[in-house]
Amino acid sequence: MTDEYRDPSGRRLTDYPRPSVAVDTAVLTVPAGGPLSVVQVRDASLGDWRLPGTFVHEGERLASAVLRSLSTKAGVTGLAPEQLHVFDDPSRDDRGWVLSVAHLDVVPAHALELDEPQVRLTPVIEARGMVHGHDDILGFAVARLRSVYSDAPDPHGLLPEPFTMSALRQLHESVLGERLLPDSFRRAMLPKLVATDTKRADGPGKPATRYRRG
Amino acid sequence: MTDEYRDPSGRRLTDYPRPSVAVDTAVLTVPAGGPLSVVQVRDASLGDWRLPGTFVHEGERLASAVLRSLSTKAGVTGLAPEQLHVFDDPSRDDRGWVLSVAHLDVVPAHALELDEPQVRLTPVIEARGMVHGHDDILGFAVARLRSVYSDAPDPHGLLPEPFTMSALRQLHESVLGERLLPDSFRRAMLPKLVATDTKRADGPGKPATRYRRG
DNA sequence: TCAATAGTGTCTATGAGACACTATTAA
DNA sequence: TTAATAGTGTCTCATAGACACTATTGA
Repeated sequence: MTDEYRDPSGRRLTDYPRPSVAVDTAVLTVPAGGPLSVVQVRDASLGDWRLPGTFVHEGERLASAVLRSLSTKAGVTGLAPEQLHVFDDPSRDDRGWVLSVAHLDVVPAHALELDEPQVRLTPVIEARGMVHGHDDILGFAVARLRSVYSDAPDPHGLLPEPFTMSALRQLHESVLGERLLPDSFRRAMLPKLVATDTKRADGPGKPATRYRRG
Repeated sequence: MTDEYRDPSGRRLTDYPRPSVAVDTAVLTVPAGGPLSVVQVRDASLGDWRLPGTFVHEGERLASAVLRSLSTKAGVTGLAPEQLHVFDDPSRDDRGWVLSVAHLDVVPAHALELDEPQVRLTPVIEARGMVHGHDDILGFAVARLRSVYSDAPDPHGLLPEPFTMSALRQLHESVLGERLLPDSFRRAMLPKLVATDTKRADGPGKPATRYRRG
């Protein structure tokens, strides 16, 4: 990388106007038996709840900026941020010309430590009304997550392995926001799973086979 | 928009380092009966062929920058640019820290005027080897286009209406890069089309019904 | 035994692939 | 009439939904 580049009219790259670039991330998870939920943060002045975000540092990868913002602002160890969309409305941020690159990060519930008062976990159906168009980012994130959970068993590893078919189906029901037929779901997922020889033993009922993703 | 914003440590937004932001666009089209093709440009010094692109101007929308670059560099009147992905490798552009927002624009062949020697139309299967990761952008664009042409009849309006079922199928075969079964294709598309009362009359064979998208 | 949960057998409706068949034109 | 293209009928196969059935446990 160098600053010596000049365009045909002799200007350096840095002589052009440049936007600030932010990353804003919808961190999604499903607490055991609970609904699809998103991590929200607010600043020290107790303002509105919003998605965690930060400005990108010089030469930094977008995914690195996402992980840094999650670690710093939400105490969350993110995994694999996935780009969703660039929000570029020049008037969307009253602080100036800011491009926001929306991201999705999917984190198992047991990996979240949400002790601080500036961080909370909110069911996505209750998380509307965020500033800076963060509702739109959440909408993109939920749609993306639902599309990958439509045909593969827990592709983001939200459930600790091994898991029973019931637990897997309940997870998918939480992500998709709809009930699934147990027998159709089983038949769709079985070819993509490998059975273990351990069985669930608690409570009544026939012991359930535990599976790993195959 | 104002410059008066200060962060907790008193810095203005513009005091932070900011990247240059470029847009690069895969303009895809299908010439009558021809293969899926992409518009390439090269600069006045007759360098490598690449995708048209430009730096974003202050306060400009990304889609506007795309249309400006297509009009200026390729003499193309673009339609509805669609965002694909942000390429953020800090070392991908040797001129400095540049984020590139890849776009797809789909343009009917009859709307293209490619007279200048700095602009050409190339079949996508022959367009490999471009600089600045433009091959990757083309890959994203082709994948996106194929996904929308998998279930809807000519969603981007590449074909002038009304069109025959054969013309529609040949278009889809060009986009998808594979042969399609005439009867299965007909049955899949018919519910999404409306028949007109005009018929194709040239050449031998039973006159073909002409359709519009429904 | 009963309640509860896991898992299977199987009928049916739907849709894609395959392919033979009919329909309508130009030459 | 023949070649060429448009369009239909229908068989088969794979799959999803539906639902009844069997299987195995704790209490």
